[in-house]
Amino acid sequence: MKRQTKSVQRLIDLNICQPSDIRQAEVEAEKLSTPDFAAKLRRAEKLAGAIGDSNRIKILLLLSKRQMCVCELESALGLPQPTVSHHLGILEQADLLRRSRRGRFVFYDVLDSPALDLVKGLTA
Amino acid sequence: MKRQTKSVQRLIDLNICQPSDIRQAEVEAEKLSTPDFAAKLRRAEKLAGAIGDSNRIKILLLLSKRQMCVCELESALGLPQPTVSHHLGILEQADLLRRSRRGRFVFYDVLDSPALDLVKGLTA
DNA sequence: TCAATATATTAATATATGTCAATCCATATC
DNA sequence: GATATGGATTGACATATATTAATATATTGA
Repeated sequence: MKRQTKSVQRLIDLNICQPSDIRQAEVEAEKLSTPDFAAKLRRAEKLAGAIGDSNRIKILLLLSKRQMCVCELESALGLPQPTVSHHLGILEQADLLRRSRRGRFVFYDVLDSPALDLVKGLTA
Repeated sequence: MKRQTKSVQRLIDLNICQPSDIRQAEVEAEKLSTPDFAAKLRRAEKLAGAIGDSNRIKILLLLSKRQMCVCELESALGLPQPTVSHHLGILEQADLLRRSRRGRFVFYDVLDSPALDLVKGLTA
């Protein structure tokens, strides 16, 4: 908002941008600073972060076939149990999975979501 | 594949899982280890990583209104120029943006992609 | 209640990532 | 060509995150 304005001003002077475009962009940028929007941003970040790890993508794909418990995932992925639990926790916190206990076993299933669709699409 | 099998075996013994389910899961897990699949995984990771930062989400949303140059984004977001360039580079490498030079100015536009749709959906 | 077992949590470590100042590169103008 | 300017790159720093060993918690069964 300070020195940058000089370059932006030149954009206008050179007739590359209309002043109305600049004002419009300022309006849009202000919307992005709303506290209301900040909450959406954090949620989007969390979701994207959740699917931004290859082990978690693998977990999502396995669970999209059928629900599985931790020890099954451990065995299927060849990862130590705490690592699997860690990733499951992140996916659950992003509302991508649901937990259910059955005796000592804890089963996870995927929940439908646009993020899951994206993962499936990217890996199809 | 070693000690975990004991728990998995108990799953079968307790009739919680069918042996065929376990075998099926092994088949699925093997598919996930293919070199071919590894490439898809890396690409998915890169894409998800690209949209997993609030500044980059803001950039995508601004550019989805109209193409802008770096100094405009700098001004709109209130970020220093190297920071903006850094994020633009990541988005471009994930094939979410396209660069075009006009004189000394470099303009970016968004490219259509499922990831952009997800971002828009999550922040709508 | 006690022992066994499936999972979660903690703590330590290494790696990855965002931020930004300083600098370099590319283009335009004089 | 010399200078100015918009943008990319580099390097340093701080924070975040993945991994995993050690430990804690929850459930079952004796």
